[in-house]
Amino acid sequence: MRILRQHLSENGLKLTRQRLSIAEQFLDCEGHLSAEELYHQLSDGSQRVGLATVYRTLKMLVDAGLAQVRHFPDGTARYENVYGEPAHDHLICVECGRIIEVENPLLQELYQRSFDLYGFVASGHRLVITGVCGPCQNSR
Amino acid sequence: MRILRQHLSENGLKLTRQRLSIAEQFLDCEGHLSAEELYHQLSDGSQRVGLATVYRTLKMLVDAGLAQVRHFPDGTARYENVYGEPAHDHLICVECGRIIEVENPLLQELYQRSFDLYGFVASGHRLVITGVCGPCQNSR
DNA sequence: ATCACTGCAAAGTCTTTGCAACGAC
DNA sequence: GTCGTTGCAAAGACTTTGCAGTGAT
Repeated sequence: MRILRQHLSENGLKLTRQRLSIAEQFLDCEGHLSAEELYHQLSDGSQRVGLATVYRTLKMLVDAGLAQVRHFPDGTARYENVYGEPAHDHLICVECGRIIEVENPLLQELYQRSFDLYGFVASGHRLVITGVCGPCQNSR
Repeated sequence: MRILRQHLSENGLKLTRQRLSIAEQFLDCEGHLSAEELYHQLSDGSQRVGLATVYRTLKMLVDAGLAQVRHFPDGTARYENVYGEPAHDHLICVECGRIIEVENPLLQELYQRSFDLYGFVASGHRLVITGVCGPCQNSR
């Protein structure tokens, strides 16, 4: 929230009712929200916002460094709250669609080390592992 | 090619001129092709095919295990020739858009080991690292 | 009062689908 | 001859944009 206000004032942007609603709802949620999902969550309340505004605000949250986009295999962009969250990877079960988040600091470190070879300086990564999750293994 | 024929006959599918053109062109190419790009490459030749057919055939190549889809940050699906290719990861430069492929068997192994903990059996993975590539570092 | 923001609807992408003609087996 | 395939154009999903009115500073 602090970061958001700072980003706004630094860029001559305004803190509107809509941006506040969207940011609050978004930052409250763990996990991966699509613009559409966020839009529906907000339409329940009295503070309705347009879908276009949700898209615009999410993009702004990315600029502010509070969110990250990720394009999932279903073709939709999903946004993830990134503030204070440790880096993590995703396991996606091809049977049930479940998304599991994994933290593995060791991997993070290896990434950077191996990519140094290419003179490449990493600023972020997205790792998606597809496979079959435990529960689905068992129910086979 | 062999695999393709086998996949076709196993599933009662037919080997058409179009499928042949698309598969040849696709398997010849290294890297990441979008349906649109493949379509344009093919439209140069005498063997024109419809864009819809390119989409349908690429999907079929995925089923046959010859291709992999990947959704890139630009929102398009890109297909990658996967036959006999070692597993590899991608570095994407946020400045110039360049895509660098990296092989790192050590990482591959670590993946599986760490995800075993979750009872998760991986069948594939997509790792995308974003950052700034060597040339772009230098030109700063 | 200014200038950014919003909502809506229209436009834009990328991809899929319906359908009649076509072609591989 | 059968039944999968093709090409086209229309439809669909997701996202962006134009614009006139609205609102934060």
